[in-house]
Amino acid sequence: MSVRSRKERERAARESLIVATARELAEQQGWDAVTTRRLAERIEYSQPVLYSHFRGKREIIGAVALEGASEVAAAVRAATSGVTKPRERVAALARAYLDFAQRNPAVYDAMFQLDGGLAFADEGTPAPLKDAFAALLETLGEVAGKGVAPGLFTETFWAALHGLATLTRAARLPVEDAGRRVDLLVDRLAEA
Amino acid sequence: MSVRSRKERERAARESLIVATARELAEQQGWDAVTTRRLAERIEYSQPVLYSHFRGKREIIGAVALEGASEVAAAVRAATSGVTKPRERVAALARAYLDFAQRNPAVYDAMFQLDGGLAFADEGTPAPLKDAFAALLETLGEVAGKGVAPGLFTETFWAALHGLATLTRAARLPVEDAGRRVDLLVDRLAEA
DNA sequence: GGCTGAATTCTAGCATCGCTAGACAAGCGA
DNA sequence: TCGCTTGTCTAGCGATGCTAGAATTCAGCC
Repeated sequence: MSVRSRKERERAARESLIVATARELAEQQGWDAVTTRRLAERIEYSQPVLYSHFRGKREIIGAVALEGASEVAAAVRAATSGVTKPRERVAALARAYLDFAQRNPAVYDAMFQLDGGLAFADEGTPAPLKDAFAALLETLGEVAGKGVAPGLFTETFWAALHGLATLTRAARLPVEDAGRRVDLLVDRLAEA
Repeated sequence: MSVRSRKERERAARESLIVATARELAEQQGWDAVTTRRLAERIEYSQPVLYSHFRGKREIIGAVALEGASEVAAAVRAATSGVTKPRERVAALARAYLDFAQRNPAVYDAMFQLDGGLAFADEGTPAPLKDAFAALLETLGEVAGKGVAPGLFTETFWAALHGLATLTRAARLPVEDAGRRVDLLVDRLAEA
């Protein structure tokens, strides 16, 4: 019995190692550099071991994405927890969200840019994703304004943040005015 | 002299064929299906011919992206041209933009999701991209509101639209409320 | 302690990818 | 018609994701 549980622990540890290594490699050299061979080499196992944990590369990306979703939720809650004024809470949320995207570009890519095989806005959506949305909703729902459903408002605000995050990071927008764009978004969208 | 110009015409025609075929294939089966082999087969030439027109697959994607940028600019201008009231112009612009993204997902991917090797927000930005931004600016600059630079406002609004476009298309947002989200964005962001 | 069978891991290889070198053919000017 | 440039193709390289089957390891039992 204890042999079995020890093996299970070791397997779980190795699975975490795979995900952490993939993430690290992606942050260091980009997702293109995360090949199954390189990943296998870094964890000091052969390639097929990866496939005993995940169906394929997609699922590994998906695992990184889920990790990221949990962290986004935590970051957003941490940033807003001490703040009471609704508008300031929104501003803090926006900054925390964009900060996360900028500091963890590979993770953010795993969540939105790449195909991690995850279901969104669907009954099959994994818990971490639902919780990340819930974390946004907790603050953004307060400033939806009358006649606007909190969920709908959150979706829209989130989309705007996502647009800023991706376009800024891909150098599609000049980087120097990033702060001003966030201010504009918060000022206009939030009603409180 | 005329032989030379005939050859140049034929070369240009073949280059257009490559770009059009890549786009068509991408819209039909996704960009993953656009391999150099399949593309070569469809244009009825061998692979190396592609490389006599483009440095590589990236540049082909980039060419599709530039085509898309011109079309976005045209679509936005067409949608706003007859409308005089600033706020209605903005609403028409938003709908036209999102409509384009939804109807041409592969082209939209080429512009923003994939690496087409294009420079943005930079002195080396190709003319079609600058013009697409200009088309947005023509309408959005009118409703920036006081104290907000038209360029900055356009960037922010564009980012919000881009967020809606990508999240909606990737099924990250429930599709049925798409219209309401656009209305919300236009109502709150535009000042006129 | 040594054997056995199952679980685990590895070696080797497949098909496909983007891309390119060098052989080959086509078509021009003389 | 010949020679030469220009254009095109065949064949192949290294790398990718993924997998079948061989090899190894290791727990459990006599």
